[in-house]
Amino acid sequence: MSARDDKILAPRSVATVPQPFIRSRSTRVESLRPAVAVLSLPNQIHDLLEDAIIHGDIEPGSRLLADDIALEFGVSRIPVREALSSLHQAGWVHIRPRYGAYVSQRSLRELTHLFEARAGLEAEIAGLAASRRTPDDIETLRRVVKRSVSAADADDVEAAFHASVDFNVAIRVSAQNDVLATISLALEKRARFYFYPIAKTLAGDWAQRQKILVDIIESGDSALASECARDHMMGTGEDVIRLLDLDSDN
Amino acid sequence: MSARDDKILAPRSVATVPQPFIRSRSTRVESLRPAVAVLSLPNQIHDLLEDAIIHGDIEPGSRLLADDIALEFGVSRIPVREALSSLHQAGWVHIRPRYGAYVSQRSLRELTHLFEARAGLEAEIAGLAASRRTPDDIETLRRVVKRSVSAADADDVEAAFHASVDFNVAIRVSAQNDVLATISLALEKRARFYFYPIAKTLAGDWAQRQKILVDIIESGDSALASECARDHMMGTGEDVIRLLDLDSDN
DNA sequence: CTCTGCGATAGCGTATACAGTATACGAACC
DNA sequence: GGTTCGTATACTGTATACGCTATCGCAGAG
Repeated sequence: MSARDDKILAPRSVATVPQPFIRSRSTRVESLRPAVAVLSLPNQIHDLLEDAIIHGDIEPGSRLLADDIALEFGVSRIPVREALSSLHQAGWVHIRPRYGAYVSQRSLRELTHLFEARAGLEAEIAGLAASRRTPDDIETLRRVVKRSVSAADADDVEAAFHASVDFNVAIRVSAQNDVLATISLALEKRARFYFYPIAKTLAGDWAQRQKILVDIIESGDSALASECARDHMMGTGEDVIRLLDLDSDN
Repeated sequence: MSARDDKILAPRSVATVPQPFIRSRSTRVESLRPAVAVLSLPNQIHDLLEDAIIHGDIEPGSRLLADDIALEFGVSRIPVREALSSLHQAGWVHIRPRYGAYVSQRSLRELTHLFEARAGLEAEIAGLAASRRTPDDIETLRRVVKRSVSAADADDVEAAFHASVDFNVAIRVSAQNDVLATISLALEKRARFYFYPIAKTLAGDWAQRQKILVDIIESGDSALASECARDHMMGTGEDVIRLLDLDSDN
């Protein structure tokens, strides 16, 4: 495990306890975070590590030493432990008791399970959205789709990705179901871990699919919205599987 | 909040389960602990508290003082903190930073969201189960259904409940999807929190519904299995809503 | 009687300290 | 040379300690 020598995260120290916000370098998706006080030390560490894993700054399979991370952030091991524990619950790391935490590997198995689960969830969410959408919701959705379209036209992969994330958020809002929203968000984050290495090659006709789905949601046809969302998710999953080319044994 | 004075856990819980297992100071004899992971101190505390909440030994809305719990179990606050943190992530407690943890209340809102989410998940799981079931799976399912039937015949609510839990486990196994299984289990546990107060009045024709679903799964008709599972879940949700009669404002 | 401000206090959040165990590495043996 | 055993090391898991903050009670003003 020679990976231990390098710095795990970009040098960014927390000087003292009274939280000087440990700000993630990428303002990617986290922009729509509900403000301040939620950012406890363990939460900040969790988010930073999660982000670092998604973007490959931390290699899958590498060991996460609590001491090193604590040193890195200038805190003690206690908040780091809590962060590792919550990362474990979200599936980001695997913990071997009394030995340590490892970053979870990508696997064809998990990828398949992930997208099957998302297919079910997003279908449900889309169905609910279709039956509960308000004019405001539709307006928001259309605005996001417009962003998607122009991002696609400009071949701006990053912008397309952001728009897609925001699109999912908007649909969750329309569906008005907190439980589904929470789970869906968690799985979407995990899915990004799989998207990231192939982000540039994905692109696809997302904007088009999104537009169709919004039309259906506006029409109020729950069943059709479900089917459309499911197809979209399954299709995306198959794309990712094809592009990633993971070993089938793990 | 006068609940603070009493013991947090009912004597029954403390006396029976925890003490033999929870031993912080290691007592030399390490003979049989291969899978320590499941038995870690925070995990044990989590499970005990979760159980106590489900069964109403801890009142919803009551404050959980880390010190008291630590004292109760004879451990320090560190593992208790971790348990509270994971309980928070699973929705069992609400945490006010720098103040403390409260047991989450039942609410019509969450109940609705919960069963909508479960409807989507169980539909997906049933669909997968129908397309992946092995002869072994069917046999297991039929065995559980048989238990359900005899429990219903004997008017044994508790046994019927156990059988229902095992039935869900068996379907998850058939579906062969770890992500769905994990989420489904978590939501089922949370649902038990709503079931418990009305367990005796529920009963219903579960055994019959289970039998039908197994038949469909055996036939391999994914779509029908999904629909059946969804209907079953939505129906159950409506039963619970009707019987619990929660205030609609929270 | 109600409202506002201040001091006391309880309980959280984190740092530090220590005990115990899983692994690694080297020596002895087959 | 390969395998087994014993010791050293490194890291985890938990206890203890301490500062800090949110709340509560009380005093005084309106």
